Amino acid sequence: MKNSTTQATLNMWKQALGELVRRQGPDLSSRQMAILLIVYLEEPPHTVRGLAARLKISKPAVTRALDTMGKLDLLRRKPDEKDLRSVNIVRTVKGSVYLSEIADVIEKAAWENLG
Amino acid sequence: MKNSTTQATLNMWKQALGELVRRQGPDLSSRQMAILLIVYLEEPPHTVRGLAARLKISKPAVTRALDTMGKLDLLRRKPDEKDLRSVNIVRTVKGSVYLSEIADVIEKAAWENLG
DNA sequence: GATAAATGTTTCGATTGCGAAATAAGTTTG
DNA sequence: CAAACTTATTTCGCAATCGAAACATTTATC
Repeated sequence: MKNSTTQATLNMWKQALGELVRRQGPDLSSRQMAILLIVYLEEPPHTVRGLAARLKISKPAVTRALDTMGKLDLLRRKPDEKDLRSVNIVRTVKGSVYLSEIADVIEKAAWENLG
Repeated sequence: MKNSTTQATLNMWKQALGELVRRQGPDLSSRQMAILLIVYLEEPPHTVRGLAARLKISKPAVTRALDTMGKLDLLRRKPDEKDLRSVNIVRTVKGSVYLSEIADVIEKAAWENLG
């Protein structure tokens, strides 16, 4: 088929994704998850406009993702005090815990497949 | 924050997911992607019932995912000749190509983060 | 200080997805 | 062969999401 690295890579992804689906935790889309990861792994500040540009998606799409993940308390909107038009997206405890769990799942899959 | 392996793992996931979102290819959900990967990486035959059990999701959810990915020609239904109640899910050329591309993206992200 | 630009949200109409229950079609059991 | 079971799909009502355009608010420009 393909080379063995490719095979192992896809197996890793399959295993991690499969486990995440089976867990039936909050069912985030790829977009939502990508936003969440950027907010938690990259330097603040994070704005709607910035995230939209970063992922090449529309601003309303970001707004909706923030609504959904905000309800789940995975992140939070914090009005920017310098520029009242702008909103900063910040982390929450619950979001940190959630990402730690995700990391465990992926890490295990990576370990088993990529050695 | 957390240990550096966890950090690297999440960075890898972030990078891969970010790239997949930016590509604006077919926007598959986690469920759909998980199904696709199982079909391509595990031994046939694959049935609706089997996939549902494997991922702990409902059969209608699998049917819908197959509808969507079938329209995209990422996989195909093939009636089982031994048991006419059953349907086998089989691979397509387009699906193989698509997964190869996905693998490239993930592989690159893994290489850059997990060394 | 009026006008233009920037930021984020809301509205619009449409599509897609969900679980649960009902259904259609085929097979097994007694 | 009839009843029970199995497999997959369809239906139902509902919730989430989409892009595009319109909107409200705030800031920058002239």
